[in-house]
Amino acid sequence: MRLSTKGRYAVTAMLDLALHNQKGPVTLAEISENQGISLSYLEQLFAALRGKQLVRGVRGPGGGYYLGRASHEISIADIICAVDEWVEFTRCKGRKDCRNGDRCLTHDLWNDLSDEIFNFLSGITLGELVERGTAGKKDKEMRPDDLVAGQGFKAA
Amino acid sequence: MRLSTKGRYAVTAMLDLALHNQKGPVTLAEISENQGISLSYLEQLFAALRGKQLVRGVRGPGGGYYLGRASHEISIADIICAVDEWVEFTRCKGRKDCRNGDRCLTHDLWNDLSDEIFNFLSGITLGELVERGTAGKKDKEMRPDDLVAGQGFKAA
DNA sequence: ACATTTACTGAGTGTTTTAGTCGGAAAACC
DNA sequence: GGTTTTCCGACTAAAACACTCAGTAAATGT
Repeated sequence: MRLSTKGRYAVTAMLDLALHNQKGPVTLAEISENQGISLSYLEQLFAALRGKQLVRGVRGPGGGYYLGRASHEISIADIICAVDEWVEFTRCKGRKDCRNGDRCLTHDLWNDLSDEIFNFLSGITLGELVERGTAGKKDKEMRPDDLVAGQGFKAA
Repeated sequence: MRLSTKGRYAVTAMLDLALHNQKGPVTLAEISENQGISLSYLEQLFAALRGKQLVRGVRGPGGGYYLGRASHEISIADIICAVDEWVEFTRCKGRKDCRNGDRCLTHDLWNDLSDEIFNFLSGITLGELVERGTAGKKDKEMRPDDLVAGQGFKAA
């Protein structure tokens, strides 16, 4: 797993999209304006996201982007993997041709941890994040006025 | 939170150190050999780790590095934060001076997620990883011969 | 038919990060 | 004094990052 600023941009943009896409497609220009990300960079990110079917673009006036599937079916790991492609870290993955056993043990430990991080992020979906934010905001140091009043969001 | 290859190198090196440090200090040359990381790069990483008191170096022949505290007191998040310094992502952190409420909501959602990832990695210690690897290796697709036979590790 | 809007594509660019080399200095040991 | 090791700083090639620019393709409105 790999969590860089590139992945953050992608997750943030997808969150923005998930918050707004129930009222039709969202343009990259809007996301760019809302999140302070350059339009061209968003285009690159969304090219990768579209490649993994996480978003669907419609062209022409009134166009923009939809989520590729329901927000509850899109995990954070999906998004990060789409833009940040997965590179294996250890060269002796699975193989026992390491020089000594200790080295392989270290790598096994790393791989276990790596899997655990991945599974953790796979278990969090865009939909959950959005609900948690628009609903009760869990047990955070939340003041009620932190919630955006006004248009009530409906689950897609 | 930020998880780059640099952080992986640091975690891997610390795992190696945790596996070997009960029999005296471990030299960077050994870790370099075991893990295939260049000595000079390790020196840079360990300079950062030493700055955060995660390791303690002793000079001269027979010297090397010790863990700065017990392996159960060192979390993965500690290691990653030491080498990869934490940069805040959103510029409107906490402040309400965002242009519109939606933007702030998106950033709140990101910050929540970021905290969650951080807390997750804070909950995993080097000691736990080492025990899990040398003991039963949990419920993985583990064959018994994956364990390194021989010298029995004792918890520090 | 035409202009506009939007998604798409690709080339290019300055900056930062990565992962490393190199050369040396400071401490501990023989 | 010589060796071993940590420590320290400058330097570097290559990659990643974040962005600009210039365009093409499809959908819409007049």
